[in-house]
Amino acid sequence: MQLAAHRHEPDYSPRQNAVLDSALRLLVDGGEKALTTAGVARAANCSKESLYKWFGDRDGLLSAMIGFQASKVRTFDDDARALTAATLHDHLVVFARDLLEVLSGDVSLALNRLAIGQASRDGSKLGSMLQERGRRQIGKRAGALLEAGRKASLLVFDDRDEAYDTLYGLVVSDLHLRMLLGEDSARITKDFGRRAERAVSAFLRLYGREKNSAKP
Amino acid sequence: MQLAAHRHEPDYSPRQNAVLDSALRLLVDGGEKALTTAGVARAANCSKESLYKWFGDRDGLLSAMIGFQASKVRTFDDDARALTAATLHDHLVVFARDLLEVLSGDVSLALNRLAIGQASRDGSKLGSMLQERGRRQIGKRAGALLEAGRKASLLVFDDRDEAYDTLYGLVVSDLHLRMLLGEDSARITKDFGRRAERAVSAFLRLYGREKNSAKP
DNA sequence: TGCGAACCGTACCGTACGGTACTGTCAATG
DNA sequence: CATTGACAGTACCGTACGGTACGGTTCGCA
Repeated sequence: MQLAAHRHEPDYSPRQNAVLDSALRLLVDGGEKALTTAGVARAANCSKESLYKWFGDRDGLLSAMIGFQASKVRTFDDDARALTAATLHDHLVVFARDLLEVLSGDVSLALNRLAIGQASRDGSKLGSMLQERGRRQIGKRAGALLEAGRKASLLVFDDRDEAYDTLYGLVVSDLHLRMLLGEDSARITKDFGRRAERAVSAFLRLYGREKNSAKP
Repeated sequence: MQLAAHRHEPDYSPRQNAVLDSALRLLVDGGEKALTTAGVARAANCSKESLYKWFGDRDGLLSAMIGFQASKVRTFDDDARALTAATLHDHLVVFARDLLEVLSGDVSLALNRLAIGQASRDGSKLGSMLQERGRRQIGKRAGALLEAGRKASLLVFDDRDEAYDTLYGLVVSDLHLRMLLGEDSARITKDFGRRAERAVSAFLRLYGREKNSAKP
């Protein structure tokens, strides 16, 4: 019995985590089509029977994979004390870069494709899982940052979610979708740094308390 | 031999268009899993043999479906002559609303899910097709509008694509992805009008030639 | 009237996948 | 040593799907 009491999501044994890791790798470089139960068993050197004992059925395996991956990408809280205009700007840029890095990651893209593929069927809480574990988590980090900025009288907004939505749109735009559609990642040029700067600059022009309207 | 000479995409007979229509309907309310060749044949009252004769194989059918749908959503050019600050604002809002409407459409969502699902496999030009036929087309409309705004000294920007990217992000943010993931559309509340207003207001504050910085 | 093309409906084939059952092996426990 | 449980490996089953083949029907046309 572990310390984390309020966790109703089941945690898995090291062996099972290794299996989930193999499954993720298989998904990443083979797509959903390659993610067969036999394939996972072969890649992980385990038996199909064990897979079904541990995860119930294929959907259970998929859920476990999402949960496992989410548990690895725990968003760290960058403490935002002693916030000045400059440090707020820097924190926001770091956040934007992190966001872009996460969204463009192999595993993230593969899991999003998987969840979207399952979204049409009934039930299939994969989408909401990804939503909850992914955007919600990273959104909390951004929310805290924005709130700190408001507390320090560096940002002005009424609705925090609205402000975050704007920030997200400025940073990501349709880049995520284009990557999900398989656009040649060479064209995404990966200059996330410049993109993050641009987005944060625009965001501060919208929500910043004047005077930080730097020319592009 | 039709008049449109420079079109290398094959057009299909009325009968075949009807079949594609049935296939789209089947896809919309059943997901990719329901889109089997037998299912399409049954829904369209045609034989599988005809399907294969007309479209080659399953992938050919999918491509044809995307092309067919794209041909129906031809983006109209709203003429942007005599542009004032007010009319530019209105044109932009209309554009934003149209964009949200298109992206949230049943068929659009289903096709995007389909293309994303296929994006992992090799080749599978579905993603780029959707990209080319969808965003590129509607992007041309926006680009023309932005260019007109600049010509009329109502907008200020160097890179038109960059400005469009900003506008797109402000309007859509991650709404598209959330819908693709199957988020309960009740939560999307569908107040596209308000969202469009907000986004355009922010966009004009960023790229407008001052004086139109209306308070929220 | 006869002929051929297009096409529907259906049967058929090979294969691949999800899920189950069985056998053998290893390790811990007493 | 005997027992028990966890697990790998594999064979197996039912089903569903992509793709093909074939008989029967309609329609245009000479």
